[in-house]
Amino acid sequence: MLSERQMMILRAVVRDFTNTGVPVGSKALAKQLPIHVSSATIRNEMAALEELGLIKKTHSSSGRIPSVEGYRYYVDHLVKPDPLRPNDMDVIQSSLGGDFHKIDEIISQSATILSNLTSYTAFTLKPELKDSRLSGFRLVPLGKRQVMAILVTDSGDVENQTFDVNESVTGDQLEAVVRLINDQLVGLTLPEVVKKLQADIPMKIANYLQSPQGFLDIFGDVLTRAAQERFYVGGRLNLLNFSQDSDVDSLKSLYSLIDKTDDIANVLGRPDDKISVQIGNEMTNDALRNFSLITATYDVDQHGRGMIAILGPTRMPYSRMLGIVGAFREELAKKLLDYYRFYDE
Amino acid sequence: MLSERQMMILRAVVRDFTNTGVPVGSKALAKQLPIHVSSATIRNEMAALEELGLIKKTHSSSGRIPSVEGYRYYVDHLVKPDPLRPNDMDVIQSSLGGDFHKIDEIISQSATILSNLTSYTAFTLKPELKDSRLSGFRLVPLGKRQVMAILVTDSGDVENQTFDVNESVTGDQLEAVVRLINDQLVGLTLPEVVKKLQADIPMKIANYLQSPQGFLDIFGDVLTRAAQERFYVGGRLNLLNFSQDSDVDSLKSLYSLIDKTDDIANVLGRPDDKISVQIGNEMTNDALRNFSLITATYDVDQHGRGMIAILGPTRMPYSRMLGIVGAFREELAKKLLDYYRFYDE
DNA sequence: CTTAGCACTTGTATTGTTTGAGTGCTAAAA
DNA sequence: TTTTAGCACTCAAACAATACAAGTGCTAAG
Repeated sequence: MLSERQMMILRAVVRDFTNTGVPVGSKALAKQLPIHVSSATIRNEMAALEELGLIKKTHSSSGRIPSVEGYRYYVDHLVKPDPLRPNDMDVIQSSLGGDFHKIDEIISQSATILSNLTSYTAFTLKPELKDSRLSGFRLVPLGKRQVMAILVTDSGDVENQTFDVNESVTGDQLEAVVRLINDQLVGLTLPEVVKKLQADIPMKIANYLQSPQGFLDIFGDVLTRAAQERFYVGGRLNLLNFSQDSDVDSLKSLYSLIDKTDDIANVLGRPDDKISVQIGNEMTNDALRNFSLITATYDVDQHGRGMIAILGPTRMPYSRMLGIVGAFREELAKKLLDYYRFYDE
Repeated sequence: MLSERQMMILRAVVRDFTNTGVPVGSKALAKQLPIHVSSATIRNEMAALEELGLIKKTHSSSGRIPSVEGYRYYVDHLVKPDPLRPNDMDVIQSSLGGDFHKIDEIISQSATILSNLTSYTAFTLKPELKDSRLSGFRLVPLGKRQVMAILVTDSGDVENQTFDVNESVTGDQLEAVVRLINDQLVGLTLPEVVKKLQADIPMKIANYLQSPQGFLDIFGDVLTRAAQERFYVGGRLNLLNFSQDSDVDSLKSLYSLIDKTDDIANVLGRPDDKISVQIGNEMTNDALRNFSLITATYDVDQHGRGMIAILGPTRMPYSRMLGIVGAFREELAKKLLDYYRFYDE
């Protein structure tokens, strides 16, 4: 259990270090803190905090920086989200103010806004109700040999892909396939569809198509894409700012990570009511060792909940970032409610 | 006019420097060159080459490196494309060997292959005949309020986008709009369509839709996307390897450049029969000062011609790269001919 | 419990030294 | 006229020595 004074010191160490990036020493703290004690006293307290593993030295005679545990204690007990800067609120309002014609535009735009506000990398995920089910499938002929496959889920997700078919394939055949899919698969959850697709469907399709493999490839393709949660990423390039010692390799693995939807989903974790912070190696992924991730859900009533997240250096100014994330989740929820209200009514 | 010996020296300087990245001195050359002369003689020749602006020193007593003019002379007169390594050909054949269901897959895959072979960044552009014309437009209702807009051009490009419409919009209204678009705009080139879209179309649409702006936005959107040439990029991350002194800012502007289709189109230039090389500041764009770009067209008979390109550091091994690009353009053309043959017949 | 004082540690910056690769120039050899 | 050996000179890179500033832990007194 920390004393009031220790908390004050820990808070100051974290705040100073996240702002300046320089280890903070006892003298500077003594000058800055509201209580009037000498640097020697601070030193004693700092020794105690170090004993507890909350702060550490970069070398034997340096100032202290927070350890991962120190950051953890700070975000759990000491930090208080900053109120949003007026200017930031303006940015949000105006960027989100325009007219949108689809949910995804709003969500993708949100990633950009969030990355601009924070100058970090941002992720957004659109609101989701539950395991979605296949609600419709079409094949739309577009020309001599081009066909577009469209897959719709009951949560309103749409995936599509054009592909080429041999001219010997007739419209009737395509119709038959569409009917088959819709008869057999509509209403099932996507994982169930995938399973059936590996079981009896191929044989049935073979009744209508000479070489069903091409079609199965395409259908499987749109299907897996529809089954994946789709994250939007904003401010990718901001990661470059923190590539300390410009370690190209770790930067590369970081970028590969970001582009793998599955991995991101994994890192971000499951929705959860609070705003949550993951610090440095609390995340299992090695590429994220020097990063922290702030995730939050937002709630759109009967339309489900989505997530937003920002990824920045472990030494990010948490109070400000928590303020931004907190405010943004609310603005986004409001905007989406408006949107649904307009198109639903 | 260079003497035989001077050419030999210039060639060796370029080859050595592109391989090692270290300025090359007279002694090393004397040892390495097939002719038997002393380093002093080499020095004299090098002084002459420097006088001509083909090579230069990094500091007053350093070895020489090629200048942009030196590279230029080298690629114009001295270089001879390396034959492909057997292994490289295997990679091409196997990566391109699978079954594809659309042109774009082949082209996008090509960018990846090319970047793997070179470990640089690669661009590919699909074959194109001429200014394409609008050949069809549809609105496909997908659910209560979702509609997909699909635009097809006579060159086989398809662009689509889903959007939400207010429930008060009826299927009849949508049909009317589709008919209007198809009546008025099909057959025009895309730029012409854009022009008409700013002129009389909005008024006509207002006859059918209460608030046409939403629809016009969407249509304009798919239209501009269709009008843009679409480049595929492979090996983006490879750029990180050459960020000398890890200049974050120039790296950022480089990445922004790469993601702006228009700018890339500009840099790559117009198709042209030869394989062409642009070196360092020969490209006007400042972000490319330390890079070279090799572009080549490939020809698919009556289906038009496309482009491939690789972007790497100015000190790239040109002979090897020219070999790869040359071989790849041919393999790609072959593959595409096969593809068309299969789906056309 | 707090504080002043002091010896000690370490990173950073500066300066000087050495080494090695390379150059230009000159004068002799071919 | 061209080539070559020899030599003085330049510069980057690596290394060592030094001083400095910021910070620490510890002790003894308040």
